[in-house]
Amino acid sequence: MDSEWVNTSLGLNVIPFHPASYDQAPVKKQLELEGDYTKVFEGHASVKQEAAASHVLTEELNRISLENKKLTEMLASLCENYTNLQSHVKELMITKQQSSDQNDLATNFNKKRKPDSEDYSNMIGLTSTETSSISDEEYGCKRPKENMNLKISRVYVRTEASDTRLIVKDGYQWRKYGQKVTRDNPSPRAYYKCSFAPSCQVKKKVQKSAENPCVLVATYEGEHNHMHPETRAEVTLIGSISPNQQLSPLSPSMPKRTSPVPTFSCDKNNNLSPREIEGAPPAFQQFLVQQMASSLTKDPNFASALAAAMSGRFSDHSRMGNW
DNA sequence: CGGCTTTGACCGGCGC
DNA sequence: GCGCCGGTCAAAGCCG
Repeated sequence: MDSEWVNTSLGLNVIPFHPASYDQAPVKKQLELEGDYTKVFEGHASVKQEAAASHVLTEELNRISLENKKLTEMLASLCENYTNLQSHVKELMITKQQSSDQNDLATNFNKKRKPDSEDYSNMIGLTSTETSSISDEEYGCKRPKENMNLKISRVYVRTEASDTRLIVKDGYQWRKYGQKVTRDNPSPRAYYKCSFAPSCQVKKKVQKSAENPCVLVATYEGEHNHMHPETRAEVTLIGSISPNQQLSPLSPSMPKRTSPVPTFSCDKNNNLSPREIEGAPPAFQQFLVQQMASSLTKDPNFASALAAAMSGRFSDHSRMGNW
């Protein structure tokens, strides 16, 4: 990730230009009071009032600018750390690839078909879930032509050795379409498609590691072209409690899913249901996402909550020494 | 009744 | 061309 991609102007606590429902903004209240005051005492007092108001505004602006700057710096350092970490992981993987290639040459190990030859040496410090993105070249072996431009990533999940369920909970909704016992592994491999198929073509294979039955290996092919269901649920809920919108009723019969997602129907305010949004053209979906993002960033409550959450998370991470 | 899982059949790529 | 193998399909069954 490049820090330049990130628009750091979150507009946190920025004084709203649309006074619709921001009664809680102290500056605005003060200005309103002052406005009433100046109506009564016009004349010399108004100059003082204006000066005081502009002073308050300037102070507030300075404070916000400082806050924004701080957040920008934090974000920049976060991006830098991320980039460093990513390049370090890449280096490790390349080193490992080279050493395994040398081993292969030395032992003249001939494998007819081994596109999924697994290497768990990068599971250093694995706790619950460890992800590694692998490009097609790094993936090493031949892939079908149509999958050459697919992004392939792996997730290793620690599980009970006795647990025969091939389930990796990643928040997305998957539909199982096959299971197969492969030659090189006594444990069966489960095949999943994203439940938003055919609009989302992401596939997932889940199989226990042949070497370590305590580890589930989930191989993802492709990238989701929709929001993470949990994120989407949160956004939908946040949106639904805004004063301008009416709460849409939850569907009474929630379908069985690996991760529950509230389903909303189109109500009298013409709020779209997820199904309609999914069926909409990509450009319209993009527009909806932008609308949601802009309405959220304009909301001072959301902005301050986000700032608080971010600062809390940063302090948590710095305490844990993960940076 | 709709959606999900299971599982045997089928298909296509690859090596010989 | 044949056999092996991984991946996918689709009918049947299950479940809430």
